[in-house]
Amino acid sequence: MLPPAVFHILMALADEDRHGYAIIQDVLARTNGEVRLSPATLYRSIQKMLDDDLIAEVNERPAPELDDERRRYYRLTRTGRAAAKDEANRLADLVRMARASGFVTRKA
Amino acid sequence: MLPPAVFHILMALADEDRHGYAIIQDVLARTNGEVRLSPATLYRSIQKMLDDDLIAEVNERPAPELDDERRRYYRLTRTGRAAAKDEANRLADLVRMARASGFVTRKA
DNA sequence: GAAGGTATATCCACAACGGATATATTTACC
DNA sequence: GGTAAATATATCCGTTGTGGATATACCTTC
Repeated sequence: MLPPAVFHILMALADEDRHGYAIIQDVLARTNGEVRLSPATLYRSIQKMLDDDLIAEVNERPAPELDDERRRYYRLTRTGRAAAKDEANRLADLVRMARASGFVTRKA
Repeated sequence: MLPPAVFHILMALADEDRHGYAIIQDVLARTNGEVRLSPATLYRSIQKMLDDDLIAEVNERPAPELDDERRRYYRLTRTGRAAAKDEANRLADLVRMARASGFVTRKA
């Protein structure tokens, strides 16, 4: 059972490396503005995820004209990807149950 | 964004009225033993859900030979059912995103 | 009548979170 | 050149959500 914030961060990092602020924006965009990670939650979650080896900081950076020195970039680890899959399947089961209870009204 | 425990309790009450202990067992069964609501979480959640009008206590009881006087039975309110639908749709969206990220490995 | 399951309830400590605040840099615009 | 807004990271403080443990009492089974 991953904290929702951690799962959102893992999804934001699924396709490409991102820095903290970009993660906030990505989550905001993907959820149509519904999930606003607060800075407190984001940076605390990142610290915990580094400790748990779900993500790692990377030194590879974009071209200087596209970069910003203040940024710190992060990437999914194998452990992180595995944890995301576990959680995604758990949530898929949960939605299956909710559907059986008649709670899911939008079409699949 | 409903607390996970609250959402599980709402699903347990979707089809029939239940008392607290039966909710714990129902959630345990539906999740193949994976979600064990602790008594603390259950009864605290129930209190909060009563305050928020997501559930209501009902006086209707089964036949005396099937009943147990200690039990307290609960039923979904309209508000509770609406809240459950909102949450279910939110989770369905989340799973859709997770699927797009390649995190959902089990078949639908 | 003893043991284990049923049933509700609370105490304590920890985990997760958001709002607010802080600091500094970069970009946009007039 | 100046200034306002956006970018970017970080921490403080209080609230909410949670599980393990404990408590109490009744019911069922053997």
